[in-house]
Amino acid sequence: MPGKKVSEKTIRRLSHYARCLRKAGADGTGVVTSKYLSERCGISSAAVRKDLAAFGEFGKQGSGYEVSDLLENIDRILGTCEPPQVIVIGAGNIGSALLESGLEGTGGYSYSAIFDKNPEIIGRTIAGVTVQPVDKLGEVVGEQGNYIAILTVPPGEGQRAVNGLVSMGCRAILSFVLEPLDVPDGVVLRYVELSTELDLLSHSMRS
Amino acid sequence: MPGKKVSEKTIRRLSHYARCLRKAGADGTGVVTSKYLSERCGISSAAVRKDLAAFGEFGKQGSGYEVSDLLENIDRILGTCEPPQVIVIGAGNIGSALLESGLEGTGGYSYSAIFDKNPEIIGRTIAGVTVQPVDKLGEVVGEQGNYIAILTVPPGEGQRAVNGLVSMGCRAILSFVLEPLDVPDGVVLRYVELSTELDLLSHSMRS
DNA sequence: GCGTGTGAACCTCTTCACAGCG
DNA sequence: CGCTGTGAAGAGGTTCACACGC
Repeated sequence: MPGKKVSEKTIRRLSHYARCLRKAGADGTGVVTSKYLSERCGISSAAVRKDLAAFGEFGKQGSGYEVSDLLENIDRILGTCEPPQVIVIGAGNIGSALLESGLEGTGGYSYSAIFDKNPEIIGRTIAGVTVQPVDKLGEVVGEQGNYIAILTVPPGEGQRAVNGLVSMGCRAILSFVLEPLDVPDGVVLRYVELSTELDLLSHSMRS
Repeated sequence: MPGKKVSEKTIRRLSHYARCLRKAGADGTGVVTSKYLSERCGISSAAVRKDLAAFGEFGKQGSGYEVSDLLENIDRILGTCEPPQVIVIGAGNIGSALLESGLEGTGGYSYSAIFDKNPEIIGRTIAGVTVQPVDKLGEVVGEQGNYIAILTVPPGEGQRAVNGLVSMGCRAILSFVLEPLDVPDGVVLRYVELSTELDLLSHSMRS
């Protein structure tokens, strides 16, 4: 389904709806309204309806949205019906901690591999996953590129790691590295910038 | 300086400018233009000028912005001229990894304490910082509330931890916990949601 | 009556283009 | 002449309010 022109903000909210729906489903709730979702996600109910209506007519007027049905649709939109594999590049502090923390509570993701270039670390097992050398990347994930790489390499090694990933066909990267990285068109790159989050909090404290 | 009505987006970009300026300063660059910042931060030069002009006239027409001068001003806006302390609540995988990774490359932040409720963990030293019991929070940080708390407690314990922090005067929280949390007015709460980032990447891969 | 889906109004943020200063 | 600062135009997203279907 190409050519959808929905904003990142909408997708971000869909992710929240999905999380909320999984919880509702686990609690035995069968049907929810836009107001239900709006209160739990901190969004106006009109926004919830707009977001959902952008992809089809999922609701039943007068009652609301069937939880399992809506969740299935959102999963299809996000691609989490068959979630991509998640691999970690860099088995340092953060990389190891991510694997040990797991991905419970997410849309079905799980870590399938972790890589490092340090010979002392290669071969260790972290949360049941063996650390592999980075040049084994191709063998492990294949070339279909249907996976997400989380980047947790040391400062200064980000771009080199990205280049390696891209050359192996990777198309989605989440970087914890505090450096601006370049990727070619067709590869999506996002950042988790602790530094910026702290700046935002620091600023808001003096307002 | 109260009552400034600037958007979160602007503040987020200021954080990027600051990082870019620190690097420029370290490289010996004395003056930069809005185009310089725009290229390195992936923003239009007009946006850069608008962002900066919102707080005063920092630039010199015909030449640009003096690096040290501009950085000083941004630091003052963000509050990073005297950065608040950063404490970590929860000495599990992520909390420990954050301390061990440190805060190099940020606007001068550093971790000043880490807390946990598990007696087996209390007393250990992580990156030179001793894990304290959570009820020692008041003694350690005082009651002025001028610090940022990073929340890395296990799922299900988020709200309890937040309540404790708030009751001790904490006014800024960055949560790694995948739960919606409630805070009273006057307390700022932000999330790092790995799950949502993965959803965004997953979605963009199928477009 | 209740709640969705949706055009219209509203608001915010971005981009454009240029005046003005060094 | 170069680059900042800024009104004006444009784009995008949110809220409002109501028609329609259950």
